[in-house]
Amino acid sequence: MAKKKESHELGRRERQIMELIYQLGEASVAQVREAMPDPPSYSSVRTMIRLLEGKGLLKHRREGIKYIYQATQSKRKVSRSALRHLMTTFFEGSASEAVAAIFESEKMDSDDLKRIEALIKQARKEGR
Amino acid sequence: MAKKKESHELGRRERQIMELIYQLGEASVAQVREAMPDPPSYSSVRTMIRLLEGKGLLKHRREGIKYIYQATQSKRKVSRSALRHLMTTFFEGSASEAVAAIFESEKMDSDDLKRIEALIKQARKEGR
DNA sequence: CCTGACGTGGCAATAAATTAACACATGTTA
DNA sequence: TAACATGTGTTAATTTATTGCCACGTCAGG
Repeated sequence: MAKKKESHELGRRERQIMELIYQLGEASVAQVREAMPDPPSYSSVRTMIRLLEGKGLLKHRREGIKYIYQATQSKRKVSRSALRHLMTTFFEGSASEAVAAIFESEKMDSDDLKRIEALIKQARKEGR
Repeated sequence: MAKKKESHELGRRERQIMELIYQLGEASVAQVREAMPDPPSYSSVRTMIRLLEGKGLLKHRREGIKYIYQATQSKRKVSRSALRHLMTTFFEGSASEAVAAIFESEKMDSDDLKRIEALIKQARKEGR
């Protein structure tokens, strides 16, 4: 059994690219580059992406002339892990504290509120 | 006016240290090192911390013989920013989607649920 | 006051991330 | 099909992050 060296071993750019690909769902090198705030050369972006593929974080399929990349780990799984990490870091692991923070800084419309109400109802049902 | 090179320009270790300090509130070099999963030498941790101080992200006060470090930016501010970034990356910017994700993977006790209910009530009041 | 434990500061070496140049492949179109 | 735009693969150079050594400062106890 070796060490678990995955998600947290990324550099600045690597992380940026991974986040963009999660955000976009899937993307070509050009799309990733366009989405970057301060893009380096096309060549650099490509190297970085292939490096990430080498680390097993991305995979690609061919589409016509180009490659379309997407993450190997599901957005669901990664987002849950990121959320928990954030809760640990800033909210002492408290979920409701995190939710309160979201309420504080984000606008919620009526549908949002209804949806969350439903979540509470369901949690109560499951909880007993 | 130069560029805005702040929060996102951190390396792996730098980020790790910043997160630990946010988590701990404040800490000495030794405390930070102890909290690290795979700590390098004391000396390395110190160099890193001093570097972060040089970047303006940390400040210290003296306590007896040692320095106690804390972040210069408030936990509140940074956590809100991190939350928003996470929502953008994984939840298409949707706050309720993020809340739903939290419900899905975190246990909520009765107090948590009550608290969130109160938040909803308040949001409704403010919203109209 | 002197010694040991614990700190800090500055500096140098190493490791890793980031950048980009060059050569070749593929598809498009006049 | 020749010329061009757009992609990829390989490799090397550069920059940045990370690590740790060594010298010196501070404080408590004998």
